Amino acid sequence: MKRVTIKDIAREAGTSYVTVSHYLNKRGEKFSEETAARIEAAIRKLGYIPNRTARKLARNRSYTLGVVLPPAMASLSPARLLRDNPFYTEFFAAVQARAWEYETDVVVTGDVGDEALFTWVMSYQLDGVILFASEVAQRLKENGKQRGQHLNTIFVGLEGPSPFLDAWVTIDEVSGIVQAVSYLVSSGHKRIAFATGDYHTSPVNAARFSGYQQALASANLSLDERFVLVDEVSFEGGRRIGERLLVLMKNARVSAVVCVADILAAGIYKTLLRAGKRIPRDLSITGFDDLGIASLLEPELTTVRQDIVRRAALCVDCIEHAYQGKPLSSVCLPVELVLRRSTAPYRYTR
Amino acid sequence: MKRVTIKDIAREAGTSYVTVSHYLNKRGEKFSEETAARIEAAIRKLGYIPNRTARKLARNRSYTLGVVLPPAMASLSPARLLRDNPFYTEFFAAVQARAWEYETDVVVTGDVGDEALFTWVMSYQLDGVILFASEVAQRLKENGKQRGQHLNTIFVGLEGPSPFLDAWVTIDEVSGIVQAVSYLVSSGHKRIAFATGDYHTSPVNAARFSGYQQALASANLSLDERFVLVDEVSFEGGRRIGERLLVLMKNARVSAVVCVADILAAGIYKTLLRAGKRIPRDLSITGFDDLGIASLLEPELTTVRQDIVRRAALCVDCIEHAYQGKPLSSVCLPVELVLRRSTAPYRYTR
DNA sequence: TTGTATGCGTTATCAT
DNA sequence: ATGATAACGCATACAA
Repeated sequence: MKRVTIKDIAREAGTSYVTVSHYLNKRGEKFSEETAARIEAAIRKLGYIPNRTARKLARNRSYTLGVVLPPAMASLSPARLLRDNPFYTEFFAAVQARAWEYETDVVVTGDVGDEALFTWVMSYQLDGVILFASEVAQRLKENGKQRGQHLNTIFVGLEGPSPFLDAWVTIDEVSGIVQAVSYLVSSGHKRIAFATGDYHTSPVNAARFSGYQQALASANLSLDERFVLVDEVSFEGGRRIGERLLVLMKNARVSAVVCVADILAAGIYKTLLRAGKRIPRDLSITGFDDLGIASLLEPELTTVRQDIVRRAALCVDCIEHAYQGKPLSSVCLPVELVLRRSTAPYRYTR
Repeated sequence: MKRVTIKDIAREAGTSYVTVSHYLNKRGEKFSEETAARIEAAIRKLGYIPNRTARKLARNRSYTLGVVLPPAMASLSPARLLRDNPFYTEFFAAVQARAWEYETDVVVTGDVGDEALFTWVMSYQLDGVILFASEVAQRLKENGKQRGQHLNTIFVGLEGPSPFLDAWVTIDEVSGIVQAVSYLVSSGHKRIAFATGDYHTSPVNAARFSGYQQALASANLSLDERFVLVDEVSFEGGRRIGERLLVLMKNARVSAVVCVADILAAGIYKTLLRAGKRIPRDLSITGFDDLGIASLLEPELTTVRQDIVRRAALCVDCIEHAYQGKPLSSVCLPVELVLRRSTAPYRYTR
């Protein structure tokens, strides 16, 4: 009931509470053995624990960073996105882990609208915001500028350089898909489908689609628009794409599919396996992200691995650096194709 | 850069800043049209947004609740648990969602040791703590009592009534397993294995194990200790149990397995399918929780469904109720066996 | 209906 | 080396 504050410590130690504060923050260069000992004793005796809220207020720093999940097509709540797409789960968990090291809290939100988002950021006085959609970043930033609130926050998104991103931690999206497609091509596949989310609204998908096109081009394969399968990036979306693949496999002899997300591949697995198809015998499949589910699937999914933990950590680091006056260094992380058992050489007879 | 505070609003509206505060909190019963309008105008003009940190401090309430993940065997960090066991992910997401409605923040931690845990709780002045392990709850509570800090927090765990839990939101663990086992028995299975985590340290596992025993007993089946497969509750643990099952299927003609967690079932799937076995032809499998992965698996997993979203929401409600002076009502939620395709009638010839 | 004074727990400035 | 005073932004008795 009774909270123990620095004033209690001061009383117990017979000093001013300011001295206690100084001591706790190792401010005044030196303290007499005397007082240091007595303060220490008092702290232990009374069991003093600093109050984070008070500290935040006094330090004028929130020690809190925010994660803004992208505007999901189907689900409004961040909770659902977190549940439905493991990528965000893993990313969020990794952010949490890193933030913990800086004694920084993490709050999340989803697509709540520009106004609400701005309010959200300001009400927490966030040290930084991590977001996945550059348009959201842009509007947030502008919103701040308009109100004279130069958000001293660091935006980290999936985009490359742009005026409304203070820093970014991206991955080589294009290369990832190119690696996947090229690998399939080198395995003899010629009719390779592409499973993706909408690439008009999502620059990430656009980049990956571009990778698909580039890889085909450099292999002298022409792009067949029927092979570009667009749906929501979710398990259900994957299932639906699977249905369309079934048709393409039969009618157009498609022998492989490159997915922009593991969860999409999972949905495709479901449809195909239920239809009695075999992977990779009937269709080679590649994913993207290398989430936990990639290994869970049977056969394990060949996928483009990105280091989510590292990526999340770097995002948090950026925000921390900004507060330490260090320059922010944006990076583009490499990705790597992880060969597993969902892909096989093309066999004409099937 | 320049924060807008109620004082700015007051200056702009030509009132005392206290009046603004009153107005914002709808305290003073009525305000003159005059001032109300001017305050409103000022707020809109300056774009005032309340500072949560200051509010927390002044209100003497943290508007923050904590989730304490259980001491995981393998992983120290909460991040890993969140990643490795989807149950916690889904639960956490649901807690987040509900807390959002109360404008309450959520912080997480894992097994950091009693001392650190207590410090963690106090430093945030948590409104309530949700934990999964009753021993942890007990030690936390005692720790508080010793220091005269009667933690005015609500502990919600997986346990039933106990002196160190202010409230609990449990599920009918025993019934869940009984339903699963009974269903298998009624399908003709007689040699049913049980895949679980350690049931000496985890009361939840103990309860489920008890359900297994009860169901066998009421079916006049004797318990074969070889059929009780214990390992870490994770995908990897499941894989290892799968290896042992392979042997039991061959040597002891085990025809079904009941798992205490979906993730365990996932691991078993992996081992069996890679060994060329078919589910449910060669082995019927049931899970527990009905996580997203249950539907992802092929064939979809028959499992004991618990309403994680509701459960999480009730936990948050408990904490909120405590602060509203309402009595805390603990509940035991029902569970339900969801029949899918991972189970089939026992066939002697196989 | 509105305002004064005080407090929440901590940090920061500037003396001493 | 230590301390008095103010500040962080807001809320709440109590007065007026």
